[in-house]
Amino acid sequence: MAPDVSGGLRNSSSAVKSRHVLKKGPWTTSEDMMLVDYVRKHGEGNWNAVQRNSGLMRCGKSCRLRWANHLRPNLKKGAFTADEEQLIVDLHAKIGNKWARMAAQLPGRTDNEIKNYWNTRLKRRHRAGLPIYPQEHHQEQPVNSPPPPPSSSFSSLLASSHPPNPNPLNFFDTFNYQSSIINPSHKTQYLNPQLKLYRGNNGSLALSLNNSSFSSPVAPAFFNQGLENPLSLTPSLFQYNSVGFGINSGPGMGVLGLPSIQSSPAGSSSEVVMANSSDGEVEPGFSRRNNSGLLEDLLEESQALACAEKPDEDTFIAVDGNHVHEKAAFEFGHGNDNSGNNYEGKEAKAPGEGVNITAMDDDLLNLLDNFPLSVPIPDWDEGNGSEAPILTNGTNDAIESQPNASQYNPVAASSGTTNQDWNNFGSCLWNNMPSIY
DNA sequence: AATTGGGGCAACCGCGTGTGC
DNA sequence: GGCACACGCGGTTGCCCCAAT
Repeated sequence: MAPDVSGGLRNSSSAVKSRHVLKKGPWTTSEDMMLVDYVRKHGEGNWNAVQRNSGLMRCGKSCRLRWANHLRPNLKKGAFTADEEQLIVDLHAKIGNKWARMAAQLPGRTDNEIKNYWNTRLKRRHRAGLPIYPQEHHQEQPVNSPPPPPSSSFSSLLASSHPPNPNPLNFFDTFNYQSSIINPSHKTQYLNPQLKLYRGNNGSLALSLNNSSFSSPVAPAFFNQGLENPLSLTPSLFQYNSVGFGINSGPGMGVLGLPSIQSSPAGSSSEVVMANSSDGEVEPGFSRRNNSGLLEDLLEESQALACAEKPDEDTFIAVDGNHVHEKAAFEFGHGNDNSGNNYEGKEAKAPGEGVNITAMDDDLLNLLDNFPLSVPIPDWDEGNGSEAPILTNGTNDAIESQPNASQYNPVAASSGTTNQDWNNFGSCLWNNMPSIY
């Protein structure tokens, strides 16, 4: 490429079509200002109209790129932190070169940034003769091998998560659901809750959301958001650094409330274990598009599975708290929960023993199917990302501090999903999510 | 001081996908 | 179904800066 810094002008097909000559190369400050002004007035999307309506001599693609990578509010500049680097490595090990998906997990970071970082890192490690992934990663892959299939299916995710686990801890996967989740009754917005999946040694399952905003009184409202038959959530025997719940299938778990869960297999019962929030962190920043592709896929599969014929209802025992079924003794896990949380329970069985992915899949996914959520907010509507904004009838200071905040709303124009009325947070369910990456 | 090579970064290109007609 | 269009993603290229030689 030979960017023409001096304002070089070239023809392109669209330029010829519109009888305009489009500029290429580095953007100037005045061009940036024009683009920012345009987006303020008209919102994101319809990028090809930018050139027509703003006088910018740039193609729509170029405008979109410039906006997304440089002008969009709340972009995080500067070097990646150690945590971010670690996350990138982890994510790459899981999903390969899915830069946009990775960016969705890293608030304020762009896919381009991550891609550049990774390529540089790759070169460096290659030169140093180091493996792409640190030794602790189980899923190393050669430089030129095709990326692993995205963990798009919950089943495949599980299937790829069963190296021998000598540890009693059974945290086995994390879903960064990096969007805002709104508690409708409190009109409180939780940023980037990280959905973690645990498996107790006794076969129990647990999901947790590591967000300190989820205190015990709040969490039940969250989990019951949108459910016709609210779950009975009571404090758990277990302490997480987050709020979570488990599907109890083993004797080691406390027998708590026993409501029916929508879309659970007929005749099955579910026990939900609430855990208190004792710690945790609020991750700064959230984005309209900061959603986990894993979660989306997970949910998609959930719905698919919910529709699929179940050959043997009796095998869905992961939600049966009164009986321990061998098939519910899940034996997956590839790591520990760093938080030091633990499950009490029996010793882990040998990998592969008594495994029934399907049973867990369906039960968990059925449960996930009932997860509520709200419509995420464009990331530039957030403040500086340093703390979770509290939405109270849309009069959040952080939002109001953004000039013409409401004018930034039409982002959804590009996604086809109208940004829901800000005052109606909490009225939407999981499956109303906008596109997830 | 000049050259070279690597790192960081920005921008473009090709292609796939979704949507509307 | 075919087509045009808009959009977004991933790959690639090239410029700038800086340290090493």
